[in-house]
Amino acid sequence: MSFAVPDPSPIRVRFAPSPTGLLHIGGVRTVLFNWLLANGQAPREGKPGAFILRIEDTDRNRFVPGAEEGILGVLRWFGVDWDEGPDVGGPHAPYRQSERTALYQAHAQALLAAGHAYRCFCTPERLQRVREEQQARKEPPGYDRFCRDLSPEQITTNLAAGLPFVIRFRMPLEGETAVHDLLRGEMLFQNENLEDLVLLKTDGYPTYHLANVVDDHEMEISHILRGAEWIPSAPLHLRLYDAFGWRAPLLAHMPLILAPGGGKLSKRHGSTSMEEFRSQGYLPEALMNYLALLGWSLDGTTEIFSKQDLLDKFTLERVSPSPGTFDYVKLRWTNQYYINHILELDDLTLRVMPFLAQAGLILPGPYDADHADFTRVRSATALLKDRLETLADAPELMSYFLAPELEPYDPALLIPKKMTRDDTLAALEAIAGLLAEVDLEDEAATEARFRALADSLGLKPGNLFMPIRAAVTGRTQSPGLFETLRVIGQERVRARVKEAIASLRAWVPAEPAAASV
RNA sequence: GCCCCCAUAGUCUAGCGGCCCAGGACGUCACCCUUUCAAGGUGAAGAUCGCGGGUUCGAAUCCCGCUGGGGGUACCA
Repeated sequence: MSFAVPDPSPIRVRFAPSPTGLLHIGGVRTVLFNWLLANGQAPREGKPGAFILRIEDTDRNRFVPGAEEGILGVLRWFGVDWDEGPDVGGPHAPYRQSERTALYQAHAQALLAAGHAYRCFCTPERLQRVREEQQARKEPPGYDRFCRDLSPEQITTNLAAGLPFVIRFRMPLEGETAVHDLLRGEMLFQNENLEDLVLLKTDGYPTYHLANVVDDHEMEISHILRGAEWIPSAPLHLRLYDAFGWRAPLLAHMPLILAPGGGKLSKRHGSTSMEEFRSQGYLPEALMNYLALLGWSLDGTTEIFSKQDLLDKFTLERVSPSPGTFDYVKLRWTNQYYINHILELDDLTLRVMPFLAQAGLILPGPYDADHADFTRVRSATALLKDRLETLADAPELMSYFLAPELEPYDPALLIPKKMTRDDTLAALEAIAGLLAEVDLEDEAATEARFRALADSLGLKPGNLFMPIRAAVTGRTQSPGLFETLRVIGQERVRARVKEAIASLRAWVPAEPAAASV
């Protein structure tokens, strides 16, 4: 008997950040697609999937202490996990390139021995000069292969003199290299345009190119999903695999993410790092949803995807090769949508609390249902979640619910359009009277009493409601008046109305713009 | 300069030869709801499918050229 045997060849993908700073949002999108391929598409196609995290810390000059921890932390927050990595280990440990230098050195030596590489003794100064001369002559800049064919005697002499050297790859001078990209098809490169790239630096550390190829092979990576900025080095890498006699992984270059005006996304346009979006109150779920749709779509119609939806639906084949512009406005909309329609109230309350604590409106954590302010925050959140675009909007929007005292406000806000100060004062006094006998917990009854009061005063309901709203919130915009009163509570409402009356009495209207002759 | 990639409304996209005088979403505008502001509902405007040639009975969809945008061009990744 026989079964339809699924292709058991595992899909092993990796994300390989260098610890030089914060995690760029473009990198996060690449992480997401890698993660979805390994954890969603692969199992659906009957293949084992694995997502590997590897730290590419071979540039000692740009290394930033703590950056690795930051990157791992923000990825966990984002909601992805990895099967192998510097913190969890795995069959191909270590996962930090600075701890694997012997491996790269051995491979560079092997290439040297096989004649696929050579020692280059050129100084940075000479390289610099060559480049300048080439530019002056309007020639394409690039290494002039000065050391490619040094005589054995010359090399011996240089080595004996202790001259520092790098190891360069001996690139074929003619022919062409075809790069097959899963999203773009075949891309052809003329070998004469490929550089003799540096594999091993003077300091003994490998360059990205060497370390990357060696590790992807050693770690049995099956698919490389990386940013499109790597397309030009793909033929270089393929030549390297070839020289080693290895089969190269499949390649898929993710479309670039551009800034609103065009060009690279940079600080000038807004936030660019995951850490910033986090501290600005974006939800990981919303970020994931937005990022997934930047370069990928299921059907062009579905807009909201949970993490599970993405695992169920993502396919690499539907990633578009064309670059996209990062739209901060749509990200805000997505975030707002999750806050208002997706998150459970308790969950949202918990997420908003750290931002409130940071603003000094509530006590610091731990944040759970036992927190002293949980219930109050929950009530306020229920009323305001429909106008929260980010969690960071919460302190400003909720202050009048949570702070005992109102921020100072202009008493003019108390006066509705087409009403005078004296009318308003009279209205507020009537309101104060009514507040003494009304139960704010009963919204419907309260509303009925206030409507009746408006009627007896000959006021449109809106003109009675606005002075209370302003008195109680210090502003002219708020959720529904009666739910707002209920949440603020009997005692504070009465006090604030009393204060409003006092401040309006003391208030001197600004000189009206002289109704000139 | 040279090499390479990309090209549907302001933006993200659906479309993979006829179902498209192009569908969805954000944004914009209008109306509805309404005690304010949101949210929500309904609707509208907005795309000569970058341009020019082909191929085909038929092209947004295939081919070529051009233009535009972007990326690369380090002992950085």
